[in-house]
Amino acid sequence: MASSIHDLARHLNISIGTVSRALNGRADVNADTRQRVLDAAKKLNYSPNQSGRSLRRGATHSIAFMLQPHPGDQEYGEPFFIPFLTGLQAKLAESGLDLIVVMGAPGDYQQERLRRVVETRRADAVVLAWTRREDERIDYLTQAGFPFATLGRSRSGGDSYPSLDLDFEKAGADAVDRLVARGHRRIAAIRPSLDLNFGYLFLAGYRKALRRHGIEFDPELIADGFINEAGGYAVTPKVMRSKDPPTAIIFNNDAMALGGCKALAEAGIRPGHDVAVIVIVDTPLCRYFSPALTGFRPALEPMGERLAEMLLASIPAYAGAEGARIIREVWPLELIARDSD
Amino acid sequence: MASSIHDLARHLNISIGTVSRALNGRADVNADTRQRVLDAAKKLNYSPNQSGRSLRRGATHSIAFMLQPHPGDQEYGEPFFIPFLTGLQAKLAESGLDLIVVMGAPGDYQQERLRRVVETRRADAVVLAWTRREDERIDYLTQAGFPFATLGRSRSGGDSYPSLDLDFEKAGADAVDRLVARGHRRIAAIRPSLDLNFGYLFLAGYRKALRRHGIEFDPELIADGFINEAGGYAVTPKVMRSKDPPTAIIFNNDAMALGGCKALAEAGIRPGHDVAVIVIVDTPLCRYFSPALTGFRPALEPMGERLAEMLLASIPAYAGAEGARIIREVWPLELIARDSD
DNA sequence: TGTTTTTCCGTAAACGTTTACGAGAACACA
DNA sequence: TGTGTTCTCGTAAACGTTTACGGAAAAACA
Repeated sequence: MASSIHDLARHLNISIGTVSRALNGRADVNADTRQRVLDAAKKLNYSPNQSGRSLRRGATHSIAFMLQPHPGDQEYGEPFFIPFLTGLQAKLAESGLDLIVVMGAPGDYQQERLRRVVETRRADAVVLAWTRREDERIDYLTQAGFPFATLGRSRSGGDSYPSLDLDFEKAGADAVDRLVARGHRRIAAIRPSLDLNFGYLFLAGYRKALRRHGIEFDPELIADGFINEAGGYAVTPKVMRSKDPPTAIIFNNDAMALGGCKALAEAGIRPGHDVAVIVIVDTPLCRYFSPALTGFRPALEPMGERLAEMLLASIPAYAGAEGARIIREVWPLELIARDSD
Repeated sequence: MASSIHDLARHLNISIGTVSRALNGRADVNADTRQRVLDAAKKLNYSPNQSGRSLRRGATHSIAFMLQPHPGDQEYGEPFFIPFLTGLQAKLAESGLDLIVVMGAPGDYQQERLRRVVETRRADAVVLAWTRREDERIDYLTQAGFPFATLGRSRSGGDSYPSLDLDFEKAGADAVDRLVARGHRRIAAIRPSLDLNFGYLFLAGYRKALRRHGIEFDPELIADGFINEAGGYAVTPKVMRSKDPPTAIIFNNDAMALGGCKALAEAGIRPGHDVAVIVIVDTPLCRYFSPALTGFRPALEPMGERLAEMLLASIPAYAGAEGARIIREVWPLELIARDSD
């Protein structure tokens, strides 16, 4: 079934060395024999065995993205990643690299799977998401000297790796500014319950903006929940029970906002009318919800492309002539004003 | 950095053959030396090189799931697959197999990437989703003799491969039955625009039930759109423009329903009040929408687990003592009655 | 013609495993 | 003591590549 380089050599009556050189486009092979090899390869449906190639080259030519059901989100996952992965894949493919997505089991936060990928040398580098404030995965990878890049920042690992993040701090502040400008003073914030870094950044921006406007920070207006509909649903009533209830709520993302709006509706509070709603990370869902939710839209596919470039630039073997370098970027979030605030 | 079996052998002053046998739990190695090897492996942080192992064994011990942004759905993807993949991963891990998710570029419907996986022998088997009525991927894989299983049925390839599907036909009929019982006679159906097999099954059940109730099929009440919010939004007005507009709409899935409800709301039609809504494939989103959408919930994680079992059972090398066999199953969809109908 | 350079290709080793084969040592049994 | 069996391990080949090395033939040059 599978034809090897030996089959080609036998078929053409030349040595396997020549076949390999012809296939790899090396200079020291006659143009005529190269063509014959190429033709034979097509005819015999040859394609190189990945294991053999990786073994010899010491590189797999593939990059791993660690995907896992988020804790507290066992049931359904984030559609967030698909466009990001599309961009990542496209850019990596340009360099002849494959993207593989490694599924982790829910719960272990990928440590086990990550070790497996690294130790069995299944990929040349990995891409991490859901970065935490202090991230043990980053510590592990830096300590192991394994190349990686992150979608999101972390305090772990210093500046030793490429990272691409969104400016959640500014988005949090912008959301507050916008709401204050519209007359709100009691503004709640619904965050992810885990120590995910963007939850911190979002809140930091929120607090900074409040201070700027001379509004006192009220812990009663902050609540943490799982990053999904159930989380928003469970947690929103808490902030509404405040002695002086909020007139506006900033949700971390669309799913939490959806759950939160459901809770509001059940309490007879109309989102967009009785209470303003803004979401930080918006997806197309926000646009089609009623009321359409004002939010900050990330450019996910370009981010995937960019992170691929940044990752490759950081790896000596893949970096071009100018040599390896670490790039870290923070991208703006674009406000899309709709009907909910 | 990476320690090999040779390092272990040198360290323990024994041969690499013995080390390998000890590591692989073969019988012909002294219990004492095995223990020493195991200890040394832990101490030197040894783990087998995947490429070397695959090359020698002729198997990668990993299964590939082909994931790709759905055509017309470039922007955001289906959260649908995450719980399925979780189940798949968990079950495969029990057999020591890795699950890798191969990202395809949008558009090429995976043919290119699939070939790549198969021809470079990157995985021992693949799992396909989004099965079409006639599916060239299935034709390719059967013709290539490559092991695979599908989430969803197809007319391609006969019964030669394991498949697990949901009973969309029955769900379509059940939806009609339920709506008719509630007094509806003008029932619209919003389908995916592509020739995805479940779109056909859903419509087949719909038509069968209509016939059973003596309701004439009206093509004006059928519309096809992309499987996302934009698709539902774009297409729902079409059926509402019918001379005799529907009093109920069955949507293929939650995202389409969301878009559709938006379109209805903009036209001053209240979903759940003025027009009944049912969705075929429901996710948690349905529960938190207002009105909460009645829908049919698939058991995605168990399906993932089951398909892993079925795939393994079909591959001689992985099937147990009873030998390889092809299993095909169709699972029921459970109706979750909520507020929208 | 003789020397040097260039072009092209074959040989063989190496990457890290697994495993068939065989052999030495220990043991059992007569 | 001789024969047979069982344990345990080393040797070496193999999986499919890539590539350093060297050499033969052809080309270029003096």
